[in-house]
Amino acid sequence: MSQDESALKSVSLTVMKGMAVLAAFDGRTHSMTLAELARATGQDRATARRGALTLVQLGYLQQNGRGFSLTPKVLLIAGGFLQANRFGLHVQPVLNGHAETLGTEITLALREGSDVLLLAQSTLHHGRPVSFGFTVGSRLPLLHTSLGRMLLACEADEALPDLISAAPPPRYTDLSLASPAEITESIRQARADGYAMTDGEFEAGIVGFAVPVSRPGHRGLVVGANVARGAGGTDKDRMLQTLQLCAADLRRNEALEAL
Amino acid sequence: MSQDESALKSVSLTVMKGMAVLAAFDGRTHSMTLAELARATGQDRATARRGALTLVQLGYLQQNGRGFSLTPKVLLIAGGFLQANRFGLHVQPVLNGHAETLGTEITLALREGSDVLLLAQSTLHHGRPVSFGFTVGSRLPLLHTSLGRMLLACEADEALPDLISAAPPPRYTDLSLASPAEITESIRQARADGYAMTDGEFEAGIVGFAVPVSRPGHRGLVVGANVARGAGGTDKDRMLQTLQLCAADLRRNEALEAL
DNA sequence: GCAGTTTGTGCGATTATCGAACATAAGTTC
DNA sequence: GAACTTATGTTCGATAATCGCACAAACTGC
Repeated sequence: MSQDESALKSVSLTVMKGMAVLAAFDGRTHSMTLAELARATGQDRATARRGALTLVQLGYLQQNGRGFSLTPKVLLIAGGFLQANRFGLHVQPVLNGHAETLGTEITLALREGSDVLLLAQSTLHHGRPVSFGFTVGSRLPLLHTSLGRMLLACEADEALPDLISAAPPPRYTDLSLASPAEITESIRQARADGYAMTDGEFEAGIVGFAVPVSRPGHRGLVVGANVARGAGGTDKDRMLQTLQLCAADLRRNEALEAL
Repeated sequence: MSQDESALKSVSLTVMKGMAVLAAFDGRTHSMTLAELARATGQDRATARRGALTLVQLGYLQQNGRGFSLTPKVLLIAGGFLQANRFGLHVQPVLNGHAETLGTEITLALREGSDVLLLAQSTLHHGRPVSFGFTVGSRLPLLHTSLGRMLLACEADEALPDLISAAPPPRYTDLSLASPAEITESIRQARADGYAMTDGEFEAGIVGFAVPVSRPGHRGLVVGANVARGAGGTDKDRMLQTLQLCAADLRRNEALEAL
């Protein structure tokens, strides 16, 4: 029996079902009914209901009439990770410092499946927020964001076709690249340049930049920032330079060692 | 059959066990062995192992030799909550704005069981970090922090003795209040004053302030800030005023409606 | 009020889970 | 290196927990 087979034999199907219920609350809607939950998880209605009621009992979900929604207690799970890795001490101040230099928010992200996963973010107080209100734990599209493009550029060539087809490209704006060939070319370009830039592909009027945190032998990790097009002030070279300094500061950051 | 009994009958014991494994990774240690995990959860070793291997299979845990640790994927669970409630749009900018006024970081928190749970924290760059590196999802002590004291002041009188005894007071510094009577008195004082202040009780040399977000009929919610003692600059009245303005701005915040 | 949809519940078949016992591996001390 | 201790991996059968079906109750929209 190989290690994979042994691992599969030791997997608890019921725990998986419970986690699937929890993961179905992915932030797209405020709450879900049992029928929606059963559809989202593909589980029998009665099974999904039992999973949900268990999570209610544990305090991770609350029930309001027919709707179920996550409670703040789920933040503890993320806190377990963030605290164990000392993000608050070692990552957040780095992002905060460079974001102040740059005058716009900075985001640290990696690839999780077919999405960009936001690990940390420094947001500033300015009259007009640049982003959609993303937070730690937010998913962004892999294909049409600068973060995602840069993350794809960190992948091995042979992995790209599958990643690109697994993340079918809905077009967010008229400017979003449509064909896998175009996307592949822009990934190649990002790799050659050492940075990725997208212009209005995900959010109209928003220019995104991303650079890699160079860590050979580790999972791809990137930092990025956005500006509103035409905002002036911060030019491309200065932005890239600051992002690269930030990436350099994160290079041997102990909080990121385990990623 | 009452609603409680019906809920208990529909609870999945196996899902509970799997969640207990996940919750055992509470950030206190970087990783845990199976033996530690079995002890932490009180489960039979083989059961804890199956739970852990299931979570590894799902991507929420990783195994490194004998140690298991959380992966960044757990941030998605928190992201589900933060996104569903629009924290990034509606809460973060409020905290950041007032933190800029105040010149120190501001924290939003509520009570979760016997702990303070950090919901959000401003991300501005201040010259000197005041805190221990707390993050979203961090737990703080209920009894010896200004946040915790203010949260206790939001509780009904008859609930206080149980809450105080459930959170046995380790003393963090020489200045930490030791006896339940002293703690109760300071909670009473916080209630009368409309703010809580602690001086060196949790972190030596750190003065903490907290004020409630007034929301009758809702769970207690507080905002707080810390200063290093002797730092000058920011006086007490100005700090309290800013915290109170921040609390007022959060009073009818739609992101916090469901709490 | 009616039709359609959703939720709650009971029940028994059966499947998944459990933990004991044993084997193997790793770590510590001398 | 040997002996001891601790930890991990595996197998297996008893059985407890889970499952999903069917029905009842509740809700929603016209």
